[in-house]
Amino acid sequence: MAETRTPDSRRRSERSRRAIYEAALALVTEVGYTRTTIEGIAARAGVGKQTIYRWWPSKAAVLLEAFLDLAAQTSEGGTELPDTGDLAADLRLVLRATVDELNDPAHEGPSRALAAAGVVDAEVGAQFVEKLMEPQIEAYIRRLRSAEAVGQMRAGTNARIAVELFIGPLTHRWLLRTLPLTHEYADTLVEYALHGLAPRA
Amino acid sequence: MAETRTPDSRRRSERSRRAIYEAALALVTEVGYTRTTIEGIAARAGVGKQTIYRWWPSKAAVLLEAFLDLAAQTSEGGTELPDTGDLAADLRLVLRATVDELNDPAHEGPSRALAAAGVVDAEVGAQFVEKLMEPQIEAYIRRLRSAEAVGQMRAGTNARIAVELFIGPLTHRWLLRTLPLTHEYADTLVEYALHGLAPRA
Amino acid sequence: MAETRTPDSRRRSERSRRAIYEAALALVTEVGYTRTTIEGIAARAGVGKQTIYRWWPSKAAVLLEAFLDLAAQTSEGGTELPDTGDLAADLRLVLRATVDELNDPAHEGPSRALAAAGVVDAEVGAQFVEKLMEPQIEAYIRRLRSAEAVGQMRAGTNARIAVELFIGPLTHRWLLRTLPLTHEYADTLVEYALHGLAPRA
Amino acid sequence: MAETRTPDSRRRSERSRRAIYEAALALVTEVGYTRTTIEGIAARAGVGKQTIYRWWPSKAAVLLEAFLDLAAQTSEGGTELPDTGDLAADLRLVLRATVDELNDPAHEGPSRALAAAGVVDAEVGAQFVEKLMEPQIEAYIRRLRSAEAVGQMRAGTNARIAVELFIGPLTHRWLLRTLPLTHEYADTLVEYALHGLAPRA
DNA sequence: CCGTAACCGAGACGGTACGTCTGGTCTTTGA
DNA sequence: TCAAAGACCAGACGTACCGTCTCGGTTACGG
Repeated sequence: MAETRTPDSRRRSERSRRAIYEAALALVTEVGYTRTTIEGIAARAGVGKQTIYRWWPSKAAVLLEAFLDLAAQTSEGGTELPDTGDLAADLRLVLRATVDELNDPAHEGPSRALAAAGVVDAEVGAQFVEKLMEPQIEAYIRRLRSAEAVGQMRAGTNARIAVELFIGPLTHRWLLRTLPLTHEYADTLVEYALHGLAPRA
Repeated sequence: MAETRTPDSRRRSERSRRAIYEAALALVTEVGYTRTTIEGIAARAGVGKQTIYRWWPSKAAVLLEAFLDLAAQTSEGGTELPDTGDLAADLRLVLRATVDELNDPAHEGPSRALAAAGVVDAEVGAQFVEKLMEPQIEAYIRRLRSAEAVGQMRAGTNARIAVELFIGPLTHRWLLRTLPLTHEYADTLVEYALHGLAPRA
Repeated sequence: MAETRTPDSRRRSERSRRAIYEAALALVTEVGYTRTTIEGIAARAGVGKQTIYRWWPSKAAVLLEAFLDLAAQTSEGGTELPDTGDLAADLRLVLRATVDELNDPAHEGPSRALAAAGVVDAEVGAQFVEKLMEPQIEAYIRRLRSAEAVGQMRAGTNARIAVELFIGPLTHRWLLRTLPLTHEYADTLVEYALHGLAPRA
Repeated sequence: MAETRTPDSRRRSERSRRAIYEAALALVTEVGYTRTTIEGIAARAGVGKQTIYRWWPSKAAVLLEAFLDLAAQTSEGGTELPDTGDLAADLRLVLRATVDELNDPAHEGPSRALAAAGVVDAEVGAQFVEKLMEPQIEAYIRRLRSAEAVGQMRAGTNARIAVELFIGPLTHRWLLRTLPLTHEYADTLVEYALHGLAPRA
């Protein structure tokens, strides 16, 4: 399955790589993940199949890299949350942006495909988390620590779990398509997470 | 894909159905979702392929039904949350139970397989939500309304979103395997969700 | 390589078999043996590749059977040499006919292909000899024995070797394309073989 | 297919050529003609693929040259038949030697491979005949003419056809593996060819 | 006798075909 | 008279080679 004899990456064709990224993303968007085949990607990219098998171990790996490449282009390194001093406002802004991104049909196909692949295949999942989720989560953590420092968050809060209070419900709703993702939803989420469901004492 | 001529369900072989359920679940657990094939299920169940195609439209559908059957056996209709009057305690109990269930290796294979299939295939996803998630969510909603009635929750809370505050983070962590699911995690989640991340006024 | 689980020949599709024979012969004639591929045969016959791999172990085997089928149609069992009482005349007649057949461009492609395959692959060669050469050789042997009985051949002659004296040179010339095969050549061969190269005592 | 820009043969690496010959012959002997690949030859010879493609147009061409080289080493130019004055004895000697050579397993693989390639590919066949068969045939012709001069052969005999009377059956038996090649067979062949199958008048 | 043109080993490339596996459909056959 | 068995068409899988190409490195011509 995987290549045993490792190829010489210096001689790799940049042209082919880019063509493969584009073909992979296009196909996943057009026909879905399962009907996207390596053969199809190769044909569309004008590339020999072996060129794919030489550099990637699986369809999921191709797609992950293609997606990372796309993400890198889109958000030019900007993995930092705004910090206006008003935690609630900042979170609303970010979550609304996330909602918009998740609703963007261009990203939907590849994102769902990767998420699903990661759910089933631990290897892919680990890559997915490390490359895509982790940077985002850490940006949240930094913002929450900053809030904690200025007394907008309870001291001693487990930042990771705190982050999940925002991201978890959003992801849940998106993955399972239970109800639509709206800006209002994002706002409510921020409200509930910050001030709790219990009545104020 | 779907059968045109609908078969006569009265003449259906109960024996075959049970054998298919068992074969499907066993295979998913043993070799994973993607390597589980309809052919393999048929062979293991000692059943003709057509017997599967006659009654189910896809591999995911077979598995969904098999899983529902399993779930029905396990939790004999008990889709009600405890109500001791102490919301926090009740939630901790339930979430801890969910954590245990998600950590149970016997359920992991089929569950992940179904979740992944649902993420990618809207049809399967809808079924998954309707048959598996919705009853659970509604049980939560009933419990939260009861809490609201006795003043343990802020009035006017959107119950669906409130539920997601508990379920979302849990699911997120399980699906993406970011960090282990523990009882302490469940407790912290209840704490944060009920009382919020912001300092009490 | 070969099928392990032997298929049920009663359920075999006659339609597919015929289509495969025709496609194979057509392709060999049109593009030659090496450029004839199993995929090509399947495509041309409108048949799945597996249907070929299910019933034949190799490209050569397909072609051999196709060729035998063709030969069976052409020469309806008539594997008997003429016996007018004049051995020399009868042999001239038969060898001239063989010359014509070998010169027939329609048979050339498949024949050469099979011969070559048989030269290299002992299995195919054995089949080739058994099914195509042997009946012909035995007809020769019967004719030579008949000639021996009436004193037109030396008594005690090794009939097999005698046959090769006629067939060998012809095949040699055809296979290696050293010089053209003509009726005169056939006649000379009969002359030399019957009466020898040495001067009559 | 063929090189357009003709390479400078003065700068050719003798080392590589020899290594390629050896690798080619070894592979053909070990795994057979069809499973011998240019990549395999290159790898075994420790040579770049291009070095083969630069100097030879095809796998068959490589093998032909390798075989010629081998033949040149073995029979140091000795393409002359013995002439003791006794034609029958001389022919028996030569045909027995040929039988031994054909039965030599070391030569079998490459010989069959080349013969088969020549049967199917006219270009290779022509080379095969010109380089390997023709010198041998002409040696036979010279010996037969000498015999004719001393009255051991009928005058006016077509020498080419006469030669085929000896070589043809031998080749036939070897190529088609009908029956084993023995010294007795060679002797009988000489007997029959010289004195004919018909009874002496 | 030095620069450079061509060979060399190596191997990535776009392709084709391999032989296998599975998906769905259709047909046969035995209980 | 079904349902198992499994043959069928279709096509993707991952591998092996094809013949071309490009890359450095190393000879050995020829100015």
